[in-house]
Amino acid sequence: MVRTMTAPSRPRRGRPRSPEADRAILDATRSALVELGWRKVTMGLIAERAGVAKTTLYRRWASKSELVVDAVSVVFDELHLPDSGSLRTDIEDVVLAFAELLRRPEAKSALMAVVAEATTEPVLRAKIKEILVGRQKRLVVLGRQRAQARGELPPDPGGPEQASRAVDLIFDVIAGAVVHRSLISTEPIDREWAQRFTNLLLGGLPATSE
Amino acid sequence: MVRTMTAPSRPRRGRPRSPEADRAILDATRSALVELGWRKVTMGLIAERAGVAKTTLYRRWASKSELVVDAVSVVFDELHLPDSGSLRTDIEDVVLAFAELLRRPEAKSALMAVVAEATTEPVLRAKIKEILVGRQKRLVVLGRQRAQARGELPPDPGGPEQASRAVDLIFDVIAGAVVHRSLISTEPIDREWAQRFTNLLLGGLPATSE
DNA sequence: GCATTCCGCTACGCGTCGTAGCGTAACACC
DNA sequence: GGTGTTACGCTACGACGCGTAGCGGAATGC
Repeated sequence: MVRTMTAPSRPRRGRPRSPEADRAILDATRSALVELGWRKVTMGLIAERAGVAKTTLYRRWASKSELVVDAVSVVFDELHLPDSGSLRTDIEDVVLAFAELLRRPEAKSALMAVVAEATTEPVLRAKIKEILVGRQKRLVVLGRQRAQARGELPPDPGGPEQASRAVDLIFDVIAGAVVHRSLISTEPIDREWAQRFTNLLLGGLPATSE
Repeated sequence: MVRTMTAPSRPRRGRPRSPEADRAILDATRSALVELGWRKVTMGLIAERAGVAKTTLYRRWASKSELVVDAVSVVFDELHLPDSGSLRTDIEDVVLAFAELLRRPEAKSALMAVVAEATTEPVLRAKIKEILVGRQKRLVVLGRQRAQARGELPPDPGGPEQASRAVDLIFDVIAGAVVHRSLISTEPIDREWAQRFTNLLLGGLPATSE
């Protein structure tokens, strides 16, 4: 659990936490992940590179996993939805951008390792759901709204409940396909694949043969 | 690497490997994974439960990851494609069966942990690609053939090259969506979700609003 | 018999996580 | 400026896991 960020009101008395240490630790974590991957990154090494004591890490994060989630989350926030004017190219572009992000070792190995630990740790699960899932759904919401405004998609017939489930479904399909191809099938994602995927998503299975 | 199974010709001389030990080790690995998850399962514990020495494990598998891949692979082989007579229900059923499989802790945490390690270990990557990806694609191939025979899908226009890429795409979309929703979004997969997913897959994005 | 390979056992080196306890530094409050 | 409180760096440590080495003995093929 991140103590710094989950505590809304910082204690008033005593020496305050060093913001430089926060940044230095997160930066060191990211750069170490890029070079070494999840397994070979140790808390001791992060502390050394950040120029702080290892105990300072454990004063802020309860475990290596939770530190890594926070360090990786800012990488995922780099994802943006380009307003290309067409739903088709919007999807293609975001798929390519997401694939590009997953090529970076810091995102790749860290994401999988953290997800793995989350299968048995509820605290981590909640954190992932908030940071990696909830925060990225905005892309789907935004893309849908634009497409509906342009008349490319019909407006939502049901209430917001129905719309929310549609967003969830689309998110899992797009993110799932990209993650699965990148990290499990380990095949490259280029523009040609993105186009074929978008064809499938827009036209459905029977329309993909041409 | 699995030495037993990758060696096609066993050495003729000397004491042969005990098949009982093989089975006992794999069984112990699976049951330990169910109870404890990836992190808390140790090679020492597996050896103890299997009634063999820890060194015997290392004579067969080079690392914990590779042992776990083999132990989990048989679980994935349980997946079958029910011949329901309709592409729609074929997809729904296989989605539900796959989701059910991913509910089991042995598959869930072990799969993710192994994938995580595979991001930095080429040997593991090849193994996963063979066992978890290549072997399961048969379901897509079979389902497509049946649907084409029934006229639900058009026949392949391009050569086998094109058909193979179509299978890869569909596999990543289906498996990706199920894995993503199960393990990253951590939302339940019930028949209603499977139906909405199948709608999307068959009809495409514009057709999902009704 | 003999060579070969496997097995169980004990012990060990190595690295990592995460914690304890100390003296000291940086703040808030009066 | 003094005082209490909290963070920090440092050192050391316990616990535990992986993976290996080396032994005597057991099971096979020749």
